[in-house]
Amino acid sequence: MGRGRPRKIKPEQALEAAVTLFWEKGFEATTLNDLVNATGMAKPGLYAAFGDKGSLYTKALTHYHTAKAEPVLAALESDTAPLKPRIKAYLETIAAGMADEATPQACFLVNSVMECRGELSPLREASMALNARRVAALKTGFDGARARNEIPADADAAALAEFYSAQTAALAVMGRTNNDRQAMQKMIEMAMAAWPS
Amino acid sequence: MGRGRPRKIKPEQALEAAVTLFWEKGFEATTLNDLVNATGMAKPGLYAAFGDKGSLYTKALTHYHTAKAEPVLAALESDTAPLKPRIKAYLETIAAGMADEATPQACFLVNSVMECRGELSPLREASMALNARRVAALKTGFDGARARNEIPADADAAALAEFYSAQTAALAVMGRTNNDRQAMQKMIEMAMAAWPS
DNA sequence: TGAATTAAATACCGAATGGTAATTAAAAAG
DNA sequence: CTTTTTAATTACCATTCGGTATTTAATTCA
Repeated sequence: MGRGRPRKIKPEQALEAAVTLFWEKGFEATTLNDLVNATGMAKPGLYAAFGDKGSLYTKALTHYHTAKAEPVLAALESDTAPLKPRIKAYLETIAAGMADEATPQACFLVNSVMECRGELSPLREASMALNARRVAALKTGFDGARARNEIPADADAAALAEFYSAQTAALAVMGRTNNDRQAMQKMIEMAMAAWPS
Repeated sequence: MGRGRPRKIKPEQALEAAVTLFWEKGFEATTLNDLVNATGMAKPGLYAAFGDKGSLYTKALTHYHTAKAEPVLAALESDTAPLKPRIKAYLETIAAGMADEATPQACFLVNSVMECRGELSPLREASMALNARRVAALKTGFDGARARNEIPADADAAALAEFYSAQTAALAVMGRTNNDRQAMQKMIEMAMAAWPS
């Protein structure tokens, strides 16, 4: 066991609280006091554990990604079951989370991409990298589907990946307007109609 | 002519500067000092002319909408030329603006929708209303297309409107990541592949 | 030439922000 | 016990925020 006074709050627990908060309110609108209240750690403790606000944000975003998004993306890459229903299920899962009142609105990553404007910040770089990761995972998935003859040999895997990645962004924006699960479902079915035959 | 000291800056000119600034940086990240520098009006002048920051934002957003978006939406509703190429051109125009370095990134309305979270604010209401207006215009367009037998009689005009409206949002998010005109073009062609036959 | 009217310019305000220094409390090691 | 190590707590700081009160400049009307 450690030497000094024991931590009241486990860092990972605090980080998860920070995820929820940043996800909900974004970077700028979340104040350090908000973080203190949500995590249970005092300000100096937050700094000792995670660095400044920007650093905490990127850590929160990365934590969210590795915990929630990455497993799904990895499955998209490795699974060899037919891709079309899996993509549809992927979009439906996102829509369901969007409509769920318990979890914060929209997608943390899309929120992040939309908020991190202007000059290149570490914040922005992290968002871009994670978004690129999603597109890459989808592309691998479509490459596999083509190898299994699920889509025509001349189908553009990169374009398909961009398109279906973009649909998640579109769902995130819908989640902030209507947040109508039925409308999202119809939208998903429209998106699936673009599947190459 | 008026009675007192003449204005140095025409209010509409100041409002357009505010549009650019809010579009670029968003609501929270734009400070009053930024607005003072961009508009040329001093702080008290801004207050006299537009009210507080939130009120100025909604005025800027509305101005943007009536000046830039509304004419296009009105054309979508009234024009009777085949809808499919017009929708495609609509998306391509948005993509072109996105990739254009001169204009701010993404779509002001989508930025606005994504930033205005949490409780119902006048800001949020305005964003929602304008977004609803876009969906409504698209729906009218699809209703017309169905009446002209451009799409099957059983096509769901509301779903189509939601879908193609969502594509503009997707493009806006893409504009913040890749901002690659070619990728956007491929994405648009994918979206057009969902057109009902 | 004044009085009246309107706007610009300056200076200022309280509150809140991100970030720290100094102090106190709780545990392990000697 | 005492020392050492680590973290919680408190109080604090400079800056910046949105928003105003006050003063000064420019114009029209009488």
